[in-house]
Amino acid sequence: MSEYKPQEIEKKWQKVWKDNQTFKTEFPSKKPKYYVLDMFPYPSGAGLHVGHPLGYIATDIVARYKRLKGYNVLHPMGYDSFGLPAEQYAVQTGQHPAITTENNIARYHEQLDNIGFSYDWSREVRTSNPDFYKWTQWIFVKIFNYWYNKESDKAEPIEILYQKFAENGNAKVKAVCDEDIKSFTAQEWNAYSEEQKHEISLKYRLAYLSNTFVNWCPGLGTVLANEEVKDGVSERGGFPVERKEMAQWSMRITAYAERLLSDLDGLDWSDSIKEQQRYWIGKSKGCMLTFQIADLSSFKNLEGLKNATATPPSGGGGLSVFTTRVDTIYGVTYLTLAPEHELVDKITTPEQKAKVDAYVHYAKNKSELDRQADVKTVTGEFTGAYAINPLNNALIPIWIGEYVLAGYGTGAVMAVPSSDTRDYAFAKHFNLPIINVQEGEKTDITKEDFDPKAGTMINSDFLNGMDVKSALEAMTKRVEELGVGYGKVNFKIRDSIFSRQRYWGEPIPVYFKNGLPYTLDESQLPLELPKIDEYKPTANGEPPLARAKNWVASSPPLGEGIGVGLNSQLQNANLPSWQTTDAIKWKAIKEKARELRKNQTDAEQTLWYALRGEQLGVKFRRQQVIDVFIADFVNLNTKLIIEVDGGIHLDSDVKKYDEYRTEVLRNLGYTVVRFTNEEVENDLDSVVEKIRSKISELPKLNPIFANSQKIPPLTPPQGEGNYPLETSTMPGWAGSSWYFLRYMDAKNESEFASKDALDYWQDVDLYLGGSEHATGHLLYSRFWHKFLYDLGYVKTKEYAKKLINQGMIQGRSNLVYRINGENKFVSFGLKAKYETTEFNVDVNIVENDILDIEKFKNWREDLKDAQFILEDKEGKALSFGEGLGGAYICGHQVEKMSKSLYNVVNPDDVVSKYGADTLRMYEMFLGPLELSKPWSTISISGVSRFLRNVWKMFYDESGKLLLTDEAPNDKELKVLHKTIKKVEEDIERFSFNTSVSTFMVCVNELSDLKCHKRTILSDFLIILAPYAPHIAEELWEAMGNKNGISYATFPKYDEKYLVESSFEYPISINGKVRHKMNFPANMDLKEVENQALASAEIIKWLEGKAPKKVIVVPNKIVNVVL
RNA sequence: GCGACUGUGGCGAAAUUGGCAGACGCACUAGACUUAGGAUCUAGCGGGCAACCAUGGGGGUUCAAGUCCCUCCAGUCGCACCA
Repeated sequence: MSEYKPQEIEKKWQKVWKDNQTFKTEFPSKKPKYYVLDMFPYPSGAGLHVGHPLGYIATDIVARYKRLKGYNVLHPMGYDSFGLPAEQYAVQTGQHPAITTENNIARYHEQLDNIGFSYDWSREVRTSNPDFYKWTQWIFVKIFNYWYNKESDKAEPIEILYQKFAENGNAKVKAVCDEDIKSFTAQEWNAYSEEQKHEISLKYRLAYLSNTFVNWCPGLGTVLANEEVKDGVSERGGFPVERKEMAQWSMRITAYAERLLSDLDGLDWSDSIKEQQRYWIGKSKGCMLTFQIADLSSFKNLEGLKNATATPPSGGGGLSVFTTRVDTIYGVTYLTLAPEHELVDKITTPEQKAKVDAYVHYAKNKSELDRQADVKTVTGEFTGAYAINPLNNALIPIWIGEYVLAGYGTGAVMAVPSSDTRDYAFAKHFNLPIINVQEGEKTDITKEDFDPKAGTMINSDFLNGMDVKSALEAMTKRVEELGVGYGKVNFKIRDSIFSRQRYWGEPIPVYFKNGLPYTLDESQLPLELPKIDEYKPTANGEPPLARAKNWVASSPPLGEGIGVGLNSQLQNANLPSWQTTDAIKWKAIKEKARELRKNQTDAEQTLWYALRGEQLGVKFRRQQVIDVFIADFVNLNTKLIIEVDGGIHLDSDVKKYDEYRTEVLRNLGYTVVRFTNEEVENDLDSVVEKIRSKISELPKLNPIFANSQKIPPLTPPQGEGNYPLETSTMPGWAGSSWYFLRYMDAKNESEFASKDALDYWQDVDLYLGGSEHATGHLLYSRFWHKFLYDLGYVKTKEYAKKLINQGMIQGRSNLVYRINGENKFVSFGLKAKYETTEFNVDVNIVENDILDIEKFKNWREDLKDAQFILEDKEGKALSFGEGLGGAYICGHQVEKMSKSLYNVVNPDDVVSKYGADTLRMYEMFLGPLELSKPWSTISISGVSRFLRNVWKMFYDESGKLLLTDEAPNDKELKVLHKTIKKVEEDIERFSFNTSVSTFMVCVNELSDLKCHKRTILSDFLIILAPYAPHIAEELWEAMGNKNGISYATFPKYDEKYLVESSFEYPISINGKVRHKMNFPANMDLKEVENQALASAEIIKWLEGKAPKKVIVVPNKIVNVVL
């Protein structure tokens, strides 16, 4: 081939890779693993622009590089395919969001394929596929059935909580739970009905339903999470958001606040993201204080209250306040409550009631937007009530003010106007007293340099003279001794709202019985999205799912039953009936089965290896729960159960139990075959033969049961009514909170991922995506991962070791200037002479800032008859058509790449013009990955030229291969090895732009050396392959290699080729380079100094004086100080 | 207001540990080859005639600063009454 034709070779190699499954990940594998992941894309209707693939190219380079380095690489891609845009489209047009989503994905996929990514597409996942969201729902069920034990500091099964309640009541239980918990004893608990117990447990579960103030967005018809609201409007769509109280599902992420915070330290993530998360979690150490409300009946004259003291009433009650500055307690001159605070009504005096009511009304009706926009104006009202300072019994007035947030701390603050700027502003505004409690530099709150933690304490009794830190410690100790407060850590992070009143999301697998929520059984998952006729909320405001017919749980699983435990089953010949069982206990059985699966006997292990992987033509599961029993091995489509018994089964009671169990299972339609351990271990062949013949005898059921996750409900639903299902769906972040685990074992039908896969892949080595997910996806996914860690499913506390946030590629817009009042456009250089209005013009009809006037005229109807004032090279005006030298020069500016600004560049266009390899290298060449930078199509020619130069090292103009078998010389080896070294270092530190430069330098140098030597070029191609895989494959094949370059080994650079025998020292005088001298690299430093000083040039600079000092840095520089 | 990041030619940038500032590429200029040039090749290309001056401004540490410290300015992003 004489010419480099990227379009031809790229299609060719993309097909080869696909046909040969070149990038299919090995599993199992003996190689070390490397997991490189891109953030989950939402397939939007607009398709990709050149900014999107930036990160994908970077990760693809790393993936290809790591493969060449001998790693087993997991490099998957999939789609976060639930989401609002497809649903908004559905609401407007009635088209099912699945169709929209499917179309968008097809387009995305095609665009991605064009760029030659090395994804293992066999692992593609989509969050909206039932076989994916089955597991999202499964995790939800787990979260619902766990609580957070603060003592063990992890999530534990709700059964353990039940047990604790049954033993000791709830007083001693240290759980993360709702605030409004009533205490009960073990006796009381045990007397509660199952339903009452369940109701109480809801306050402890990690997923719970509660009435909370939420961000309600009428425009979208749904609630939004805090991070989905920006500046009082929805992040998507920009609709106004209001506060509304609704019953909502929430996730107790607050239970994980401390761990989410402290584990950040070990992560190799950008400081910016870690800081944002720290801030969002918002840990503050402080003190919880109780202020008693003063009984004012003994005071006749309210004026006398100033500087008065009172004895606090005994007993409980009072007002709780959280403060981080308990050391300033002697400076408290008033308390402020949030207008929503529950005590406001109770303490407000009759005289103040009207004013307070008016203020509360005002504050409540203020929208989020107004409240956020106006934080400067001080507002508030006096309640008429007084509290008592617990340290000195001083009476202090209680105010309400909107600057106090109901949701943070206790919704009340102790105001210290001398140490807190907000309190100061409030005190100044309402003329409240101020007591200074700190003195020294920077303690004056009215000054610019005020530092709240500066100085030493004054007016503070025993704290006087201490610095802030010691005062804090001392006072915390004192309030604890006095029993008026205690040290407490507070977090800003709130539990996250988990329900969305939308259609296009995972249904929450919950049904309601007597108004209480229960999760569906795992065997009933996935709970698939129902078909509905319209995607809007119903007329009475219910979510779209309320439109679905029969949206009920058809088999409310496992109602009230008799207590059964595995041990009691073995010990007690009085055996359970199979039709009912206890839901909670049933869960325990599943847990038990899981445990057994991990601790197989030798015989079980031996038989499992013989049965697994459909070796007998059908699929076996092991330790499978069938009703209340655990079957050793079961094939579901022949309903064949195989039991392997050890010695224990010879015991007569156990035998009796076995017989009973066989009977029950037979009633359920199962056939049970038994073998002893000895039979399996000594004569496996005949055991297998017996199983084989049994299978052939048995009728096969619907194959769907054999292969799919859709195991029919194991407990018959007879006799129970239909229970309504939850109508809200999960938020967008549900699926993306765990998808990275699914890639490890994407096709698994019996688990979200197998233990083997999870153990091998562990975590993501490199995660790449935008920083906009800092407090959303990146926090929630860490939370879910930690939950799964607590349950023992994953081994790592964090799922992404290294995170890089790629910068945005900005658009480079072109502008044209229309003379006001005319349909005439003036070129950029001449526009100053006219009054003009600028317009964005489509960058695709502009090249190198020169407008294609014919295309412009056809661009829009109103431009058909447009006229132009052009400029020539000297900036002289020319009319269109007059002469040839004139052109319309457009202005330009860098802004967001967006359709509305006509500056979108589609990667498909770039690929069809220059090729995918050029696009890949150019995107990397633009600059450091993390930085934002503008796209410039014109500059791409440099990279395109570079690839043609690569081609020219292999072929001459007539298409003849230039390769020679000559041995390389030192110069060529040096060029090659320094390139290998640099490229390797660059990839390891994710500096892709510099390695593109390095390749260019390498090709320039090899071309100068006229090098066409096979050994050199062969290694060069391998190191180039991660960046420009198509051309590398093509030339690799041209060299006569049979195996693809993807299977090659990355060359090892050898230091010996890089050693220089001499070094050209810059000789500087006072730090400025004046001369250069070549010396042997190993020359004695003193000798270097002497020779440098003896050189004519330097003698000239010395002007006869002796230098003050001479610094010689070996093989770096010589500096002569005069 | 708080926090993080960034600031180097006309443009994208490089300089990894303090050691020759501007590698590599674009654009531009001149020339060659051409019917032609949006192809290719050759050369030049921070400013200044020069001494010199230049890494957002100012100051400091150092033999030596784009790099370290202080301070100010600008831009981008995030958060924003968090007690």
